[in-house]
Amino acid sequence: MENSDTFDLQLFLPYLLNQAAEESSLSFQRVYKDRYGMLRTEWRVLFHLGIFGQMTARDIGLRARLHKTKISRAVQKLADRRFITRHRSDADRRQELLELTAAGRTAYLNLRTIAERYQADLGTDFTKAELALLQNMLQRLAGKTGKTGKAGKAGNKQR
Amino acid sequence: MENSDTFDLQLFLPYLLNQAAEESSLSFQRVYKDRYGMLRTEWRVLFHLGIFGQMTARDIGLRARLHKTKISRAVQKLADRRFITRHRSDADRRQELLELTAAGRTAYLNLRTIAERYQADLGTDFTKAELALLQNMLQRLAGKTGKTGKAGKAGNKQR
DNA sequence: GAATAATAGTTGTTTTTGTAACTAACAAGC
DNA sequence: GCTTGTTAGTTACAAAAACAACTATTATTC
Repeated sequence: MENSDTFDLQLFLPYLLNQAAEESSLSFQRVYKDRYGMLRTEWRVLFHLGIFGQMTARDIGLRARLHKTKISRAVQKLADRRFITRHRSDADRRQELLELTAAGRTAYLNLRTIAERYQADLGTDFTKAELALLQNMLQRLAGKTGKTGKAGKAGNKQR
Repeated sequence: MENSDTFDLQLFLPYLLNQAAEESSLSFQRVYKDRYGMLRTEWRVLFHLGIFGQMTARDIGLRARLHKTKISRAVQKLADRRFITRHRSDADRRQELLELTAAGRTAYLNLRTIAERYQADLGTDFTKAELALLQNMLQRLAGKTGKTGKAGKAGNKQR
């Protein structure tokens, strides 16, 4: 014997979450990647601007928990493709105000429709209550520093 | 007006899952990275060998859904660090039989203990029933090709 | 049993990420 | 108002991931 190990990797959350995340990201990834040549950070930036309107890179970083270099690069690419415009802020000339162009908005709306369809399709596999609980638990897991709810030490130390 | 967008990114599963996965991976990553200098693929390979005993790279790839090049490199590093041994199979001399060394087993047991502690700590935030449901849903989400439950087309096309 | 295809695993090259160091602008303290 | 410290964002370099092409071996087919 000596090798009847009973640890169930499939239930270990850091592992299981990654598997689920990768799998669920796949179909959506094919769209933003194949159709728009976007990277993950890029669609995220696009969505933030689509949802919240004008933002700075910093704002996006705080909301999406993305490192500023990732955002900087995503912003460059999105600007190259004329999906966003960048204007230096008058109030603080270090900052840049980012905004979707018409083309960017179109891409966003297009992707958003697909995202909504994805979410709706989940209704086939899960009940509304299940889904709500899942989302709630995931948000708790994702929520920085867990139970305290605080945003954890500020700074701009993201991943 | 014209910009009252109501799409809730925080509830979009491919996004939310990634956030939760990243966050939950963090504390465990610090251990295998800082203490053992391992990469994600490396601890996964280590765990598979710890749990299932002797396996080939191919077996691991199928179980963990990892691309063979990733495994190949993880195996090299683990062998360099004397955590695993590799023996060419007599039955099929293309294959290599991988196994933990004593040192590898020690590292595995050590990490497993930490993983178990992590899981146990989740009991603080979630009830047993909640956790079971979460795991069940995540497995359904992770399960290839969703609702059919089938393993989806074999091949060795992983990520 | 030779030719063709398929598989296990490796290696090389290109993308993408992570990290640290940098520039420019602002803020505070004195 | 000048020195010191912060912050927004970029750039350069190192580490890791993705992808394609390769070698060696086994399986298939005629």
